[in-house]
Amino acid sequence: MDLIQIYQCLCDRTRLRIVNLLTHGPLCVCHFQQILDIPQAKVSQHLAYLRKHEMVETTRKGTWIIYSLPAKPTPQLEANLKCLQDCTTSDKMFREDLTRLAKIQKCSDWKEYCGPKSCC
Amino acid sequence: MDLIQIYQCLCDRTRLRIVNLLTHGPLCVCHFQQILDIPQAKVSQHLAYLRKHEMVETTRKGTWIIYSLPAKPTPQLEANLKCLQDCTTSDKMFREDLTRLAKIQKCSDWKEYCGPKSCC
DNA sequence: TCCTTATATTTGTCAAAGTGAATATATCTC
DNA sequence: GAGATATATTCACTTTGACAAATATAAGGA
Repeated sequence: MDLIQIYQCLCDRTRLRIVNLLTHGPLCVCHFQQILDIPQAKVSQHLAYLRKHEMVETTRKGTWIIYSLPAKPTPQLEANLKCLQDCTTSDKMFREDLTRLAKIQKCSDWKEYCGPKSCC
Repeated sequence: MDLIQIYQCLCDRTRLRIVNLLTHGPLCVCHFQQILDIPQAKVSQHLAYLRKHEMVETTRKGTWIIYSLPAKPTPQLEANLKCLQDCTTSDKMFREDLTRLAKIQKCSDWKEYCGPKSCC
């Protein structure tokens, strides 16, 4: 994953919000839907883009698919993710996303990632 | 200039090379042409894109137009430019661009930015 | 004023990307 | 096996962006 690919992944509003959320830990698709409040297909398409460009990794857990940032990021990616975290703290939209994330994480079955009929 | 605009400016190879060069100081159009070895129109178009997105500023000096990074960058831009500099040092293409830049800067009338019939 | 040089803009074309709607796939539960 | 749920993919459409070729503008010098 080279530098240009990193910037390409981050140059869309929806993807930037997704990656910002992921810097705080893995998430499944339903969480993105909830937090970003956008159609399922759109979330899925952008996640596909990120996957194709090696910005995210996935694991399956039953019906749910968990997305996370690369376990072994390149130095360039690591540097940019750190920079991103610094930059988003001063932005209202990103802060609000993280607030919504925190609210969901308080949910009792959070560790299960949306168990059946869960709070999600 | 918000975060997304920054990434949009950096997500094209040519623009990334231009910005990388500019982190080492102002340059005029003819230098980009020389160093990047691409058509004049292409350079000009990408510079126009960067100008439109407030990534660069210009001053005129006779026939030459000098491009530079914003004198008063936002914290987000500043952070990303620093990150960019870190990331490009490990990349062959960017290093070669800087080598070519250094060669041009050794030119006797460098301080004049391409005087008439100059080495450029 | 005419010519030259440096730079910018316009135009047409093509590929990539963003999006909503619809459909497909995969897993779980009954 | 038949729903139900979570997620992915396809399709059609529109927008944006990259590029080359041609043309335009602006400043300097003869």
